[in-house]
Amino acid sequence: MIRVLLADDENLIRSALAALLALEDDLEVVAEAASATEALAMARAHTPDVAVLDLQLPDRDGISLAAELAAAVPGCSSVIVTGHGRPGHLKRALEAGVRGFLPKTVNAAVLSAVVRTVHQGGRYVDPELAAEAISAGDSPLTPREADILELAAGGAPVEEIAARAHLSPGTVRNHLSAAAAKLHAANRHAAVAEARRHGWI
Amino acid sequence: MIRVLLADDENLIRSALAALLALEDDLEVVAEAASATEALAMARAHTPDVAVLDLQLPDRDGISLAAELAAAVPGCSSVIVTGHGRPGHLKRALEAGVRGFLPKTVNAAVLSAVVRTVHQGGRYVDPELAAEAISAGDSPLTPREADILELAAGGAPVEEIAARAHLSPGTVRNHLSAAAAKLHAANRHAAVAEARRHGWI
DNA sequence: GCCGGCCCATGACGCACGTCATGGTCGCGA
DNA sequence: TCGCGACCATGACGTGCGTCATGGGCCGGC
Repeated sequence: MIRVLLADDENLIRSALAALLALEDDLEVVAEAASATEALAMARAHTPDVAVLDLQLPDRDGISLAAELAAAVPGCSSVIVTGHGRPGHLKRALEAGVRGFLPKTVNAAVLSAVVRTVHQGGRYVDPELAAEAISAGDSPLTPREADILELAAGGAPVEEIAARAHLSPGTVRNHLSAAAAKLHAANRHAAVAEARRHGWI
Repeated sequence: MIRVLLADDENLIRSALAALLALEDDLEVVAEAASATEALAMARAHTPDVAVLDLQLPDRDGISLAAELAAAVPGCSSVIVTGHGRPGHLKRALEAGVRGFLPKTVNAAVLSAVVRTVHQGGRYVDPELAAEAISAGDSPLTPREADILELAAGGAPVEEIAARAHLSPGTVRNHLSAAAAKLHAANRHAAVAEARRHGWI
């Protein structure tokens, strides 16, 4: 019997997935969580074999949660499910030690199959997403550029970004300009959109 | 027995919801669709009593689909489910004749209850969303301002927006400036974010 | 008929921003 | 050790953008 932890902020989806997994007689949903912190507490209490995590939780990124969860519960493998998967997310997820990564567009039978696969030590990534990730390649942005671009995402003026990053406004402009050039964007706002599209921020 | 049509582009979610609804013995999922066109064809073929539609389908808006579906299959009531519901969406949905509107964060038991309610001629909207919609009120933007703001969403420069809207750059700036002022935003990018947050674009 | 709101346009002003050149400090690999 | 690239900063230049004033054409309500 494989013991599964489910984490998704959308109650409807979470319990629907639980119902789906419960149909399989070798799977057992031992815990459900609606947030990352809740998921961590649940995992410590129930020590599940496999954790099925949504990419976007209300309080934290599903990927960083997976990393922390692996440290907290060593025997537990993580699978990420996501609505619209970006290549960059897949890359970051694999670096964080995630064993399975699949979009919600996949067939229902795939999920339980993936849970079994990762429990046996295997890995699974959606083939289409993998192809995209390989063709898309790495982020051309330096870490700092990605940081600044992240701060610029809300449409904040340079002055505010500089304050929040403890930088001079001129430096912020330089980073932004460099990032926009690398992404072939006309301005930083288009650069933000482009970086998001690839999952680089 | 209430006959239900399910439309959601995410296979995993759709079949999980189907499994959930199948647990109720007075509900029967007679058709599933992954796109709006597919949903229309399915509805014509199976004449369901209730249609459960995702807000965002790949080929069309779930709301406009509901409107067309009501015309094509008169006896069919529509329920919209959505990940993150914005007040504006709710308003537009009700105007389109949608009978139920709920976010995916609701409890699982609610969905089947809502299906029964709308089948009996009742209505249901998520209380929290309704409260937001009432407090948020109507969009302060004129139709043209909303158009221009929509075009500005990608971070395009004013020149390009003007070309795409067949306007002079100055007029575009005026519209954007007015929109930003109405939304209490510092610039048009923040205005876009704000308008999106309310579902006004 | 007149007033008011929306739509479109023009022009001017000033600030924010994008771009470039330059220079300094680190850390890393050849 | 030297070279290279990331990171931070400063300053200057030109332009894109936000803002305001102004005015004309169009419709709908008082």
